[in-house]
Amino acid sequence: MQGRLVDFVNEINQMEFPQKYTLGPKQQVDSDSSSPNNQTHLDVSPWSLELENGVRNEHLVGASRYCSRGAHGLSSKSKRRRIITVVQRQAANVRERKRMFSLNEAFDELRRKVPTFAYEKRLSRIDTLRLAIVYISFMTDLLEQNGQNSPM
DNA sequence: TAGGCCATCTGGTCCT
DNA sequence: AGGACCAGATGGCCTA
Repeated sequence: MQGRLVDFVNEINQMEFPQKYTLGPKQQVDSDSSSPNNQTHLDVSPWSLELENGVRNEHLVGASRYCSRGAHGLSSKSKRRRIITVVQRQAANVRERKRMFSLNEAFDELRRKVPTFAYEKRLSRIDTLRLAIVYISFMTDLLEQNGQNSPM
């Protein structure tokens, strides 16, 4: 069993995924440093203080209505449009950051579960998913084989 | 410099 | 009404 797992890991380390499974030395953008924001956007902790301290962005003003424009803007066929205040928008941003943080925590946990040898660098999220799929398939096959071989 | 990866913002939609 | 979830856009960082 152990040996087969080692073989498996060697195998996946050499296999090529459809779209160039190279995982070059990608520096950890954040994560391992345990801080979700590697400074770029916020210099505060992930999110916690923001709600308590209220609004962060200076350029946003008080409780004015938050009128959207945004990437997809407002195509003429938007149905009901929810009007939210700046404070509400910022609260939603905080929640979204928190949600993404927990998502990344789950990815980190998954990273620790999948076997790797050669990856000195941290797996990207997409590679983690792909590797997990391969790994689960492998283990499933292994179980089935053992079930067939082992005497009842 | 291009491309990959990521964090964040944002608006739409669904659900409670 | 408000939160969760999702996807698109944007910009920064890093490596080849």
